[in-house]
Amino acid sequence: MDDAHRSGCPINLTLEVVGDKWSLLVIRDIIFGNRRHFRELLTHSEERISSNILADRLKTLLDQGILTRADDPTHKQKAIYSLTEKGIELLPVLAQMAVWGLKYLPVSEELGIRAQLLDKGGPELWAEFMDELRASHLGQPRRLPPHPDGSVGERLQRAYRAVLARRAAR
Amino acid sequence: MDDAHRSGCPINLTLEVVGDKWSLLVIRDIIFGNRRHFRELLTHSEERISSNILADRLKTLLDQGILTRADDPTHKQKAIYSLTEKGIELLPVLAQMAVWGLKYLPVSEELGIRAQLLDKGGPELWAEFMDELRASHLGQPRRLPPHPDGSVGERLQRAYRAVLARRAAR
DNA sequence: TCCATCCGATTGTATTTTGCAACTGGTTGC
DNA sequence: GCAACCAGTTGCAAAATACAATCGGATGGA
Repeated sequence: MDDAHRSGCPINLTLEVVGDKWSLLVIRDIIFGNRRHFRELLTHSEERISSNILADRLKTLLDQGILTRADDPTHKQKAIYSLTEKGIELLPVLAQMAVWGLKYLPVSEELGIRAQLLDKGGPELWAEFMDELRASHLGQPRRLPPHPDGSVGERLQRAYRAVLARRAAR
Repeated sequence: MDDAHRSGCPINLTLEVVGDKWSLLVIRDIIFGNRRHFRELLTHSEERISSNILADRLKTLLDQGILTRADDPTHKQKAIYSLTEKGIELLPVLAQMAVWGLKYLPVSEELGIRAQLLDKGGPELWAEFMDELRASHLGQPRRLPPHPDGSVGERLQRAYRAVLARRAAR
């Protein structure tokens, strides 16, 4: 995987690593959905990833140093997947894709709300979110002060649920 | 193409449009390499795209409203491909991918220099570049004042050639 | 006028990647 | 003891990609 690159262009190299239809969705679910186990990624996937594809993508993301895998002490068969710093720093890429998709593609109301917040919050909000991810995935102490309204992850989740509730009420 | 989406998530929808190994490279060459014709995209491609793939990608990018195609008045067989606003706004996505690739992947010196400048310049530089692209692809008047050192496109190109010259001198 | 070269593709075929469903060996909690 | 859960694996079909050759027409120079 590390040899025989098509070119040394940073965009090309990035596409060689995450330029398929699934890798970034897996990372999205880990970041925004807080999925840490194989089953969670498999069954809570909006897009219904199949298990062989998921297994393959997790393997290459591990090989690439974007994720790490650890045993779950509560269950001998469970594995916990965590983001590395390299994985956490894919958040701006995902955020830009979300902003672009929100503007130009037929995004559903409930799934668009997060993109709206990411757009409105901009790079500062992304940095705050990455700070949280470093705490939850790498065990690093928080560098930024906690926000009075809760973590970015919580705020995004809350906004998502609020849209769902509003929709159900109609 | 517009129906049967896997989900209404903006990231997923974006990946459905440009989440393959070639589409963003074509857009990269149009933006950063100023390629406007089929042959230019085909033969100046670092990654040696094959002609059927290029033809297919150009077709879907046209269908998606990311590019437009016009006849070249200087040659009856030539076609000029131009970015739409939708296409121009993919620049931040490409820039973030370039920044990430530069930091974490084995980028070559000559091709990394542009990513360095995009990283250093940040969103303001990207906005300046997008302003230039709106002028050259959409015929819009420039909103931002011209930079004394030349356009962003020129500065990136100049930096690239400077690295090549420095390398050749060694 | 002839002819090499260029133009945006298309065609055919081989290889690789993806998608789907069923299944595996083992663990856990009731 | 047994159903549900765990992280995957296997086999096969379908689709995407890669590669090389080729197409009909346009152009520019001799």
